[in-house]
Amino acid sequence: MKATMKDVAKMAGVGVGSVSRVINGEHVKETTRTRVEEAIKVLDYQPDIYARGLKTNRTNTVALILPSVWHPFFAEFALSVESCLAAQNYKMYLCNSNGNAEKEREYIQMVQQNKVDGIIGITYSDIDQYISSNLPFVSIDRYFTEDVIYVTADNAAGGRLAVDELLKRRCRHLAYIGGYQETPNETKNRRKYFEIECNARQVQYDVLDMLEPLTQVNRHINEFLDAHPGIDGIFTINDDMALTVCDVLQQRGQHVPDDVQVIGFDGQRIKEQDDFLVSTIVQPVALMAQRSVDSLLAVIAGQTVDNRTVLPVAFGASWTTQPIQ
Amino acid sequence: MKATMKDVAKMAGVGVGSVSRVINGEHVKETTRTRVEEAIKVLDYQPDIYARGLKTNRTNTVALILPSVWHPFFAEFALSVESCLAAQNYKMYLCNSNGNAEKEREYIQMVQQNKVDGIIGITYSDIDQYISSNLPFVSIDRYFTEDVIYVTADNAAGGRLAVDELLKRRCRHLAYIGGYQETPNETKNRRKYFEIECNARQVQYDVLDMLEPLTQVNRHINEFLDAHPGIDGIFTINDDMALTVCDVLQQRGQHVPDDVQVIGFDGQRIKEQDDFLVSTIVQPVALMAQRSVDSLLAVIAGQTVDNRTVLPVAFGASWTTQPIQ
DNA sequence: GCTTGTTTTGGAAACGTTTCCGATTTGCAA
DNA sequence: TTGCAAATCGGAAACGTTTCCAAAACAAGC
Repeated sequence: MKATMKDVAKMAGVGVGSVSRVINGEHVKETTRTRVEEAIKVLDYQPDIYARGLKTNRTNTVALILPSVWHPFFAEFALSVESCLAAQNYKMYLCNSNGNAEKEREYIQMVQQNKVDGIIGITYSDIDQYISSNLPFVSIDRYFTEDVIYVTADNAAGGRLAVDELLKRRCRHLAYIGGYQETPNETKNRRKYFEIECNARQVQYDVLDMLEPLTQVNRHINEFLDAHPGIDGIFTINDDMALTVCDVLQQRGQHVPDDVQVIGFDGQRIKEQDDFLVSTIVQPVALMAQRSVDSLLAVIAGQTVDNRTVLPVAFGASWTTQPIQ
Repeated sequence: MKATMKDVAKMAGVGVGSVSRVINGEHVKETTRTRVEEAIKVLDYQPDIYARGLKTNRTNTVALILPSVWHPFFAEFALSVESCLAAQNYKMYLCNSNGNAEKEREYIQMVQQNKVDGIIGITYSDIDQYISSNLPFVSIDRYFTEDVIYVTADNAAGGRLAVDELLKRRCRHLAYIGGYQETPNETKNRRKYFEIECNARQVQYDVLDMLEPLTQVNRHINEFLDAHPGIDGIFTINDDMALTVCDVLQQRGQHVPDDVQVIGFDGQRIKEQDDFLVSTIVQPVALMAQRSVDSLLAVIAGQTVDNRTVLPVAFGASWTTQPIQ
């Protein structure tokens, strides 16, 4: 039989109010505190979160809404966020919407009814009205309005960096290959600033941007490469796509990186013992998670927060076994 | 101002008991039901989960305890489990323990105090006493006792399959390369049945099994390969390790698969458009997730359940860009 | 010892449900 | 129409906290 606050109060010979005060770290007389703490230990008392939530409407719980199951960036981000939250004594509901607007709506409703204290969301569908739901909300990689806090990597710099690196490697004819969602989000800057930088540097480039969900990617890439035979430097929306592109190139008998340079985006799961082999623009996942959590908790605590956090990316290497040189 | 049950009752002109009955799908007179449903819609009433949890001690919430942040298998498993749970109207707390026994304990305590209805755990530390915590528990890849339900892939078959495949490819001198935790778990069968099968087939083999956490893996692998120069077929504990092994081989000037065959384990993130390149033993992640959830919910519902679920693995291919042939 | 002001405390009320029991309504046979 | 059993319902009590207010305890100055 689980001990309740009343039990503790009785055993310690105090009122339930005092027990509550001790638990919540409020000021009580030293002797009361020790008596109560003693009783708590003896009875192995643990506060009932549900009773507390009912009374206070605060739950120390945050919901993380993700669009998709398969992208390693999301998985790593999720686990990072969880760690940050746990460190602050928060729990995390994981909600993956499969990029489905309906499911996102359901989750937001579910999550309201469950009285989470806030939401962190990577949302690719159109839920503007919901995020104005009055719950503290931090958006990842997507700008909504000025009052919606968002955290993102510096995708623009990433795009420029990619061009810079490809030119350093003496590429003459660049390409961007990606997939996109209709919903606006920061990842579009990868392409946008790739283009801007190409124009600024006056280098020839072409773009293949496929609408998600992707189908027949290999065929599209092949056709694209057929149509633009001179391409010798490719920047892709993410590492997954970089891999796919490498595969296609290989099938076509072109060698990476002797014939063509490929740079991805994300920089997942770099392990120290690996030898880095495919180039990528590295997103600081852990840092993004940390900042998202910090911002959210600050808002929850009623503080005001920078509503825009842009974290630096870096040129690096990813986890495939395809050699750079 | 959120509508409460009393509001609904008043508006519908019924007692709160009837509202409760409608919400919980119990039988009420048709006219009452429609009146109540009408009021619920008008007031946009949503039950307060915390009040309900306080009263009933059921929360429709499950905790998933994972050991680690970096392993792609766990990430994919986590997201799969979430999907299965969501389909049954359950929420999921994600808890990642970083393989730290202390954190696992904390989570279990946290999770009890939060009245989850059950736990699914991939636990690599020694928490036997806690899992007997009286909460419904499903263990993944690890056997505790006869009464603890567990779900696992057929690691034994995987080990045999690997040998079989390597022999088919005319390897003469096999090796197993892996990392292990001291805690017992089913993944050890990968090595065990590899060895058994090797013995049965009377083929020469060697084993490199490193204690986790891994350090200087590359050096160890190199030394191992130096010590056993004839190895021409390698089975690894998982795909990560397979990649590492491939890297090392490449550095040593040995070509996969012309000189050496490598087979991993897990089969993560296979994408249809990929051309499969490194061999692996594929675990049915989604199925494991589904079965875990099914078992757990069955136990929660008070049904009896097979306490052992072993799911088939298959020979397949994984996601790297290293060509098989 | 009394007064006054400050800490500290006890415990009732409230949060929004579910559950249970007694009361009311309904349906139907006589 | 009446009577009775079955169906349905209303609403109080309870779940375990927090919060608030009045009361008690204490301290200090006279």
